[in-house]
Amino acid sequence: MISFDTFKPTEGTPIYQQILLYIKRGAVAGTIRDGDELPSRRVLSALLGINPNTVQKAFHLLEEEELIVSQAGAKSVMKITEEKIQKLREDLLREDIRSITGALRQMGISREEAFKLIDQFWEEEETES
Amino acid sequence: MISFDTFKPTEGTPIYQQILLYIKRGAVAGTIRDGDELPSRRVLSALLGINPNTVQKAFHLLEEEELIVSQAGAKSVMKITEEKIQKLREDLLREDIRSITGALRQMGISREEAFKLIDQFWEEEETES
DNA sequence: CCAACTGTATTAGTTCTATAATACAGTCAA
DNA sequence: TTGACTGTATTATAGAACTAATACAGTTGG
Repeated sequence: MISFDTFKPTEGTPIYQQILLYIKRGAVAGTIRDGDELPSRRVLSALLGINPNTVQKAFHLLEEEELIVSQAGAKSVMKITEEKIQKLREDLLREDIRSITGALRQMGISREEAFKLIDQFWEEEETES
Repeated sequence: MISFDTFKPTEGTPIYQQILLYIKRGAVAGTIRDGDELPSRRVLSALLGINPNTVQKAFHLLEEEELIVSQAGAKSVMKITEEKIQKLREDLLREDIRSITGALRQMGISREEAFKLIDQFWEEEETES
């Protein structure tokens, strides 16, 4: 059963999109594997304190992307191949890295300065967990 | 007159927020300075192909943050001190860096791997401009 | 001066996000 | 078998983001 213990929604972006990202990043990291069961829509919505329809929207999109399989009555299950994981990895990384480099360059930050800042935050987050 | 030549809106985030960020990042970079005139609401909306009210929303927020001054009949003007720029710089960088490090760590990317990826994209964007 | 530009305000309608309340049918374990 | 859980579907409501059309008042340059 996939755990949502480390899922912490942020304001500003749709929750259903954040659920999508959480699953995809977990798959890329290897903490979510092929065959893993997802919590039911009702259970997860109660756990996160959101509406069941919001969870349904996220799961429905996962199904459209063929990352999970669902059938009425049974729990949804992850269905991911190595190939899909590689594609996810490339897509997610490209988008993330492109956005940060764009932002930093717009602010006139040098590459060296950027590395220094990232180093700082990386350690901060390591020590707080 | 502040130029919006390098402004390219992205799908997924509100346009008025992107205008806000564009101005703030320009101020941090030093390409937008105290006293600089902004294009009028009507002119900018026509230039970007969006509704005047959307531009008005962005400018209104800039006014609330006391980064610009406006008076009926005259063009809006940047009003930023060194102190405000420093605060902007810290706030924007913190948010940007935190989001990227969070995303990469969720995907199990190492710091070294992250640096390598950023290096790649940095050069890509330099060569394309 | 005055016409053309400026900022500001209001009202209306569409799409998207999220909530809310149900309802129905399939699965599965006791 | 059967009852509790599953996925799925429908309808309604509310707020935010964005578009659209319009109006009014202040400024500024020719």
